Amino acid sequence: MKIATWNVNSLKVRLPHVLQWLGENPVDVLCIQETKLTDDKFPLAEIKEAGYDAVFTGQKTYNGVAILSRHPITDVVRNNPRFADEQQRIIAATIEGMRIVCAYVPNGQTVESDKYAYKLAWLASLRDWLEEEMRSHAQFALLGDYNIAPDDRDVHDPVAWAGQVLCSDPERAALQALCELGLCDSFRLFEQAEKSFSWWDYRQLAFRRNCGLRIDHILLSAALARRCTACAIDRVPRKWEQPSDHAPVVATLA
DNA sequence: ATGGCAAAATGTTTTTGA
Repeated sequence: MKIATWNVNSLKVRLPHVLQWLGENPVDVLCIQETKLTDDKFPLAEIKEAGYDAVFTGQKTYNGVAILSRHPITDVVRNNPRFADEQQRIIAATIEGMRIVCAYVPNGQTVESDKYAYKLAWLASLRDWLEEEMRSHAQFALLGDYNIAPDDRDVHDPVAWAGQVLCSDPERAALQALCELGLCDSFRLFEQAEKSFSWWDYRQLAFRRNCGLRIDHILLSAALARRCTACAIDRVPRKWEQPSDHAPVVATLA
């Protein structure tokens, strides 16, 4: 069983990338962020053709999330019921006995901005909701674009990024609060190469220079962590023509 | 000098992302 997450930065533009990647990496579940598509525009037929069902919730221009699965999808919940929000950033579903939550955490823009305050409030409410959800779902996974680099080793230039959005202490504390619910960062269950990142700026040849951040994560409950045998970032599609700025992250479960 | 690149709507320019 493989579960994955990928911020595609427009599913309209990136549908060929997603279909090619799934062809080469037939994961069981793929959580997608930043579809930037209203639900009437979601390419369900093409995805079904590739052997996947999908559930999704989107909006025009911004945000939008989806879960693709080779297995039946049940008990779909869109958004955090505790957090009234126009922005479509969360979709949850049960697949093969696992509760899967796909999240696109707000970016925050800068630590001074209202968007940063929104990000922290959004994360606090997510934590409260998941605390309740995890009581009834032992096999629990939170996958997505967290827009948080958990540690300095997840940052290409920790000095330049110190205190900045995506790396600030309050954001890292909010991520830690999620972990304290009993979730662990599947990537760090295993030995990994230094300077492993999941996002690289489009500018300044950042990918070629490996100037990136690790901000896309798969957090697993103890029951799923026990089943996890690998977690890896797939840099290959970041090298393709017209790529997303994010790379997929894949966790393997026994 | 706070730039660059990419996507999408607000569209030959602006807003946002990370």
